[in-house]
This record gives sequence, C-alpha cells and structure tokens, in this order.
Amino acid sequence: MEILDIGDVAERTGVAVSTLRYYDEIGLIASVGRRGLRRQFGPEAVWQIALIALGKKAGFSLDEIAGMFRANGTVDLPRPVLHGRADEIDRQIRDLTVLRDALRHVAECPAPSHLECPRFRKLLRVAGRRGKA
Amino acid sequence: MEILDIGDVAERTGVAVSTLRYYDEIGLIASVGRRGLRRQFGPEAVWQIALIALGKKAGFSLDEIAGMFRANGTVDLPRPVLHGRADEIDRQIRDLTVLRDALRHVAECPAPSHLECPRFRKLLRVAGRRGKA
DNA sequence: CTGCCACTTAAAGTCAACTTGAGGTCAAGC
DNA sequence: GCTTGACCTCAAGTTGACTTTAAGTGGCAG
Repeated sequence: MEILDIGDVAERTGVAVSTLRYYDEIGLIASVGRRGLRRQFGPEAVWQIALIALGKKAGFSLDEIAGMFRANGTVDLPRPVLHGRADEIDRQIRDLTVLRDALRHVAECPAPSHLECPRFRKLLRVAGRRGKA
Repeated sequence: MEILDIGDVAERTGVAVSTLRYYDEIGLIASVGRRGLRRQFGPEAVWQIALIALGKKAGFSLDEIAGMFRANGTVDLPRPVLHGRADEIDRQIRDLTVLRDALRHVAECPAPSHLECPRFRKLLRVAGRRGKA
C-alpha cells in the first residue's frame, strides 16, 4: 500500500486518470517512478491532489496553485508570498460572505423588489466596493 | 444619469464592453433599450454586474450565477433553492478557511517537511474529507 | 452636411483545463 | 504463449468565458 498506480490514485481522490496525467505533464504532481510504462505515485500524492482540488474550488488557477505548493508536496516559498496568498484568500472569504448574506437575505426579505430593500442595497454597496478594487 | 450607455456601464464597473455585450447575449444582464443601435442600461445594471463579478470571483460559473439572480436583477427562485446556494457558499467558505490556514501554517511552521507536522497533516485530512464529498 | 467615433453585428480566435481517440505496450492470469 | 485490460503517447477535440476582427451604423459637434 506504499506505492500506488495512477488508477489507485484516481480512485482515492476522485480525480480522473486523464486529469492526473495532465497534472503530471504540467508538473503539478510528480510520479515517483514507473512500472513498465505505468506511472507510480507515493501515498502523499493523495494529499497533494486533495490540496489541488481545494485550491481549484477556491477559484485559483493551476498555475497559481503550482505557485503555492511544489510537485513534491513541500513548500519553499518566502513567507511574505505565502502570507500574501493567505490574505488573498481572506478577501475571497469576505466576498463569499457578502454573496451568501445577499442570497440568504433574498430568500427571506419580504420587500416587493430587493433593489428597494435598504438591507439588500447595503449588501450590494459592499459588493460594488469590492468589485472596483 | 438615469440611463447609461454600455460604455458608461463598462467604465463604472470595470468590465469590458465586449464582456457586457456577451453577458447581454447570454441573458445574464438585460439592456433597457437602444439609442439607435446602442444598448442602454438602467443604473441597477451596475449593481447586477457587481454581483456577477462577486459570484465569479467566488468560483461560480456564469450559469450558476444566472441561476441565482435574474437578468433584471430580481430574484424569484424558491427559498429552499436560495438557501441551498447559500449553504454551498458556506461550505466553500469553510474550504477556503482550510486552505488559508494551511498556507499560514506552512509560512510559520519550522518542521523540516510539512508532511511530517501533525498540525499540517490534520489540515490535509480535512481537505481530503472535503475532496471526497 | 460631413466627419468622427463610440457603438453595432457576426464570425473567428484565444486560453485554460481537460477529455477523447487512435494506435501501442506490458504484466498477469488462464 | 496468448489474451486481457489497465495503462501508455500524441494529437485533436471540447467547454466556458471571453476577445478580436472586419465591416457597418448613427447621433452629434462643427
């Protein structure tokens, strides 16, 4: 259970084999070797891929993700860069919170048009400010 | 200042004219009319587009965003659907929090390899759980 | 009335992130 | 030893979200 075939990795992560090959191709993940032609991965690949999926879901491009974590799963970026990324994510969390609140509000507010509701307008103002920045 | 040319909307929102035309084409926004050939928008378009930008930044597709807000800026989806969307965003916020914490941890943790650090492994476990769901 | 310029359309092009397809390889089970 | 099936490569195709291009239109300043 130390070394995994690409198919095993696919099964454990829920990521398609073709996608894993693609990630390997672009250097986002790295196989530990080959058995014949077959790529073999160490068990840490599963964690790496989970992180990649997380980053993707967070709206980061594969390039940006590659900039956060190395193919071997380690990170050796300067701290300020990492903190910068974290701050970026924090901003995104705040944006999402606005969106979520807007949605929840819309689900509950009895105003005839939401554009007339002061609470909704306030949410939109926040959205506008973020948009322009 | 009631009615805006597409160029004015572009300027106020920071979104390219071609993009606005594209949004119009796919029914994501709606012009209130034309002056000659020129599309005209009401001032609410600015808020709508801010919301679209917000949703995009949050990683939603234009289709998904279209499913949240109508072209005219109002919403008339059933409440459970809206709450479902909000819950989805909540999950995403939690995911982002994991990613942010992982990043911040990596920036600070002195462990030789992060894969050996128990705190990091715990973060990854959370990531793994989310990935499979 | 003329020219300008921001707009118009339709179609084609671009980019990221994959997926699909055709044809090939190899280790394992029968 | 032969088949099977999961893998391989390389190229081409797909999708979403736009942007670009070419050719045209029309309101307004001079």
